[in-house]
Amino acid sequence: MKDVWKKFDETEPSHSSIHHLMAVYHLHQKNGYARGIDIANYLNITRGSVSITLTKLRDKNYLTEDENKFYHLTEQGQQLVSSALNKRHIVKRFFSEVLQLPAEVAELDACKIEHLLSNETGEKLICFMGYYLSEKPEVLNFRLGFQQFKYKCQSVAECRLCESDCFFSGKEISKTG
Amino acid sequence: MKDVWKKFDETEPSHSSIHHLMAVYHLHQKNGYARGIDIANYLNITRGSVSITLTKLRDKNYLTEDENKFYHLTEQGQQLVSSALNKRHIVKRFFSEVLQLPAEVAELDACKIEHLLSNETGEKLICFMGYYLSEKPEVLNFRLGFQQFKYKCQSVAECRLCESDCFFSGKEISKTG
DNA sequence: AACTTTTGTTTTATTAATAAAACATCGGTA
DNA sequence: TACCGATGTTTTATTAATAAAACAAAAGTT
Repeated sequence: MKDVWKKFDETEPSHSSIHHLMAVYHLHQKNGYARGIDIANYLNITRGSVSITLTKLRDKNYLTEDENKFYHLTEQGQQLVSSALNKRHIVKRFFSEVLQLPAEVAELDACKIEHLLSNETGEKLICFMGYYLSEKPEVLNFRLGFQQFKYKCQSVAECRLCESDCFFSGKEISKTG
Repeated sequence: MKDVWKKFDETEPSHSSIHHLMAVYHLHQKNGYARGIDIANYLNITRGSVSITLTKLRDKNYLTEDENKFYHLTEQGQQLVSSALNKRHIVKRFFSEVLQLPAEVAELDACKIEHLLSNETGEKLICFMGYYLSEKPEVLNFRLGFQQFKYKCQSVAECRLCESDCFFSGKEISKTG
């Protein structure tokens, strides 16, 4: 695959745009409406910047503007927001409930990657979490075993999980430490 | 936490820079040296762009330039590369071996998020994979059970795993489909 | 040595996301 | 009604990452 690494910031729409859309969603939930100034305050950027970005998003049919300058997500915009929000949510749960990461790390990491993950990955992760959180006996045993488990990274040569130059080498890693 | 969403492209160094460093690493492995032109070809960008970026990275002490214009990673640069590579590696394995995503999706998603994940998350994921890939009986049972498991997303209201506006709603999701 | 090719650098330009400030408009109130 | 404050828009500027093209230097070839 050519130029995989460039795909990173070629998401359409961009990370920034998605957060503008999520702001609209959030403000509607909270206040029942979303104006430019509200979005600007929420995202902590200027009104001018918001005006420019939202005009583009309007032209691309992610949202509409009514007579009162209130913004509304279109079907298309809402779908993007839902998709990102759901991925963030499930990733965060995986990070905190399976990997046992502190809430802030889980939140931050989930937010950073939410819109980069494919929907396919999101779906599979939901499936996994559905299983992991079930009360099936084999799952309970698995969780119990994991509680006890400590992964001791062997010498660089023997480490099965890292690439060469394993930077965790020598560290003992457990769920909690 | 203020402006979490902005943290996304405030990684230091940037996604692009890290890929320049990874190119140096890769080319050293493959050819034993790394020149500007090689990096440009590898990343599929122009020599001019590489020259500018590498000068900045040199000034920031991520790499050095020798008399022959060959680039070498410093300790600091090597550490960044290792960290990103290890995270990519373990994430990719999680995606393909646990979530059973197709190789290309696993690769692409892993590449997109590699440098955004905290080292802490990388470590915990390694620990999890160390456990998941072990031959412990409770793990084997867990894997077996997961093979069979299908997660059926309930109605929006009942879905335990998505946020409101669950976009997977109604779909049956299994490991393989 | 003169020419050609390869490689590296510099300059000019573009695009996206932003700030800042000027400008425009609208709504209320003195 | 005339002004003030809030909000939205436009203009100008900045930064990072890039391309493209001009330029420079070194290395190889004839």
